[in-house]
Amino acid sequence: MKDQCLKHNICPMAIAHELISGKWKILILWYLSYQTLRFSDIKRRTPQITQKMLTTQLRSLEEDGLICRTVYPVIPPKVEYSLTEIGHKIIPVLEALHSFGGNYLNEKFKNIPMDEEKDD
Amino acid sequence: MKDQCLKHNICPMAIAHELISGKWKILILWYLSYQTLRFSDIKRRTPQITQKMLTTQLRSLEEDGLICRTVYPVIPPKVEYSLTEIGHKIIPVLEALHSFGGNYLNEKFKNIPMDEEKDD
DNA sequence: CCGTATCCGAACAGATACTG
DNA sequence: CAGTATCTGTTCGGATACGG
Repeated sequence: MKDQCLKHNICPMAIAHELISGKWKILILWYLSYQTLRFSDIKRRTPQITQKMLTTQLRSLEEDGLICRTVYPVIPPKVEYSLTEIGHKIIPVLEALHSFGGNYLNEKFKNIPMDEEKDD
Repeated sequence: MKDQCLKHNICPMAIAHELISGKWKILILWYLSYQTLRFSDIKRRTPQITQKMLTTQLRSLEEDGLICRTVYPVIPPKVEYSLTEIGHKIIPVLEALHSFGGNYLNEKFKNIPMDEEKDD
């Protein structure tokens, strides 16, 4: 059903936008571009996210075929997330975004002295 | 005030995501990467958007310093939008997104015959 | 032509409690 | 550890009417 929608959405930009437009998706994909991570790993790297939101975003990314979910039947439970083959193809987007974000921060704040150096 | 927020947001990815996460921002930036456009031009290229949404998105992009709004004091009114210098720096992101979107569509639908060839 | 104002429903997202 | 369920507040976005 979702595929039907996508099939009829002719614009690559619209598709791409849909795929990354979740509140935390870009960040999650960015983490996973470096390494496979467990649920709790991702949670730890994303202080603001709630458990519910993380689950939602991961499920959506999985449904879109960007990430892969591996469940190990052990106690306590262990679930790992990694990029799929298609998921890897989004890395250039993430790199461009990261670079742009850095650029933007520099431009915006090059005249503003930082009054706090100690933000971890 | 918004700058204060951005200033304390240490992650380039989070910033970048914020900047492009409006429902139509990526599409608008994509159009403007090719040429300066009038309000009605953008509206025409984006069938689904409402006037209100277009205004909202343009205002937000302007506030973030990505686009420039030029008002010509003529009757009838004429307003043009173009990328700013910082705005131009987002073009690699748009290109990566477009490329990824195309890739994604190919992967997803390579086995599905298209039943309609005549979509403009 | 290029907006603004208002109303309203839908989707999103936080908090909390519970489970295998 | 890795979730689910429920309840609730907030934000988003569509429709419509009006204005310079």
